[in-house]
Amino acid sequence: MAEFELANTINFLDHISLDCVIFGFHENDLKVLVLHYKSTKEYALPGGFMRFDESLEDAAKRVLQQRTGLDNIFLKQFKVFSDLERAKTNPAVQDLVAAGLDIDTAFFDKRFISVGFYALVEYTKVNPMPDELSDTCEWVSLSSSLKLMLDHNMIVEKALDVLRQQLNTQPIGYNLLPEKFTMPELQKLYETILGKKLDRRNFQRKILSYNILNKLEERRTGGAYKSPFLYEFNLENYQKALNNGLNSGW
Amino acid sequence: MAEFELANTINFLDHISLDCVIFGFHENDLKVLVLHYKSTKEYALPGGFMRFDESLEDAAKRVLQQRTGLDNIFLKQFKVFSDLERAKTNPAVQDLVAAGLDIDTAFFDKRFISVGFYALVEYTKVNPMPDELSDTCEWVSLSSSLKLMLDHNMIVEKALDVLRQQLNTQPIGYNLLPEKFTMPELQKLYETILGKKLDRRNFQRKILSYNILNKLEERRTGGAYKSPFLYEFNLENYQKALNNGLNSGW
DNA sequence: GCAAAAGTGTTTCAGCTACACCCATGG
DNA sequence: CCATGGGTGTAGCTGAAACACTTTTGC
Repeated sequence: MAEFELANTINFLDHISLDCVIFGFHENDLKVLVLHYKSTKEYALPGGFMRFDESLEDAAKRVLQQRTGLDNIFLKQFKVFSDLERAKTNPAVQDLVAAGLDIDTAFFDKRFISVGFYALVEYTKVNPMPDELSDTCEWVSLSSSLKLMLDHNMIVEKALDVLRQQLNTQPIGYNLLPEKFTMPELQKLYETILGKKLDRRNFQRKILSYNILNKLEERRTGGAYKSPFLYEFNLENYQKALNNGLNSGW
Repeated sequence: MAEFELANTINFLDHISLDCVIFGFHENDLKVLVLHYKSTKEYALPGGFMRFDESLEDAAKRVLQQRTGLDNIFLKQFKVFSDLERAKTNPAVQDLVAAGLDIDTAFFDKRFISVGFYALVEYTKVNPMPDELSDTCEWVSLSSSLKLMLDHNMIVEKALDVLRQQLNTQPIGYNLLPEKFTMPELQKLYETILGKKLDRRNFQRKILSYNILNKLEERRTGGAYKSPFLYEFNLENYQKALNNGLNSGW
C-alpha cells in the first residue's frame, strides 16, 4: 500500500510535503516518533506527500495512521517550512538509491516546502511502523538530542514551542495521557512541556479549580510508596474551559 | 513588473499560493486591505505565488510591498488552507479572460493550497495599489461583512482569531499604531481585537504596569474635549515583556 | 454652562505563592 | 523502621475588578 503510493509519486502534488512531530508521554518523559532510513545514518520525522484528492489534514492523518496504527489522532498544523536552505537535495535519497530502493528521484529532487503538523497520541496505544524507506520507527526522548535530517530538529523545536503556547487552549493533557492517570503524572506532563518545576500543592489546587477532572475512587496500586488517586478528564467541562483559555488574560 | 511576473507563471511553484490579511487601524476601526477584480463583482485578499528563488515569507513580503508600498512589514504565517472545497476553479478567472486579460489559465486552473499570512501596518503610511488583475485596492472595515472570493472570508476570520490569541505575545500594538498614540486609542485597539469593552482605569493601570510605554510630555490637541497624553512604545521593554507573554499562565 | 471625553485612586476579593506536616507503601 | 512520594491546609501577598469624582475642551 505505502509502496504503491511512493512508486506512483505522480499522484502527489509537487513541491509540497508534510512532516509530523508525533508526541507521546511515557515514564514521565516526552517522546517523539522518529524513523531511521535504510542503509543510511539518517533519522527523520515521519512525513509524506499530499494527494490531489485530499486536504493536508487528510494527508497527515494518512501518514499518522500508517506510522502508529491509530485513527482519530489529535493533530494540528503549526508552521510551513519554506526556507531556501531546505531546498537542498536530501542526502538520504542518494544513499537510498545506492542501496537499490526504487525511488522516483526526479520527484524527490524538486524543491519542497513542508507543512509541519504536531500530533498527540497515547503512548501505549501506538504500534510504531517504519515506512518503505526506513527500517525502524522508534520513540526518542526529547532530551536525547538525536541529530535529525535536514531541518527536522528545528521542526521539533518549533512544535514543542507551539505545544507550550497552546497548553491552555488545546486538550493536550487529554490526548497525551491514558484515560486514567494520577495527579503527579499530569503535573510531570505540564512540567515537561513547560520546562520548569511546579509546586505540587499549588498545581493540584489550580488544575482542580477548573473542574475539568473527575477524581475516581481507584488508586494506582503496584507502584512503590503511597498509592496516588486516579483521575480522568471531564471532557465536556475541559472543552468549555479551553474555549476561554485556562488562564484568561484581559 | 507585476505584469511581467504574472505573464510568466512558469517562474512560480505550482499548487502553492499565499493570501495576505493586511490589518490597519484607523479612526478606532480595524480594517483590512481588499482588491476588487476588474470586470467582475469579486473582492479578494491580496495574494500571490511563490518563486523558486524565495521562501514563502519572501513571497509574502514581495506581495505586501507591491500592495502597500512598504518594506519591513510585520507579518506572520498563520494557517495553510487546503480543503478540497477550495480547489474549485476560481470563478473570477473566467470573467477576467472574457474581459480580455492575458492570463495563463492552465496555471490558474491547477489545484492550489494557500498559505495565510497576516500583516500589521500603520494605516497612514500605506499607499494601496491594485494588482494587474484588479482595479481597486481599498481598506474595508472588519465590521462591513463584505463578501469575498472563495474562502477569503474564512481566512480573515481565522486571521483575526490568531491576532486575538497573539495579543500578549506579539508586538501587535506597536505595528498597528503610529509612533505616538493616546491611551484611549490603544485601548480601542485592544477592545476591537478582543471584541469586548474594557474598563478605562483598569486598562491603563495594567498596561502601564508592564513598563512598555513611555509617557510623553505632549498631548493630542485639536480634537474635541480634554486633550489626552501621547505615549510611545518602549520597544526594548516591550520585546522583553512579550517573551514571557504579557499575562503568564502557569 | 453643558456635554463629552480624559485624568486619577481606593476598596474589595480572588487567586497565586510559599511553605510543613502527616500518611501510605515497599524494601 | 525508614526512605520516598502522595495527600492535604493556611497565611500573606499581589493583582484584578468594581466603581466616582474632577478636569479639560469645544460648542
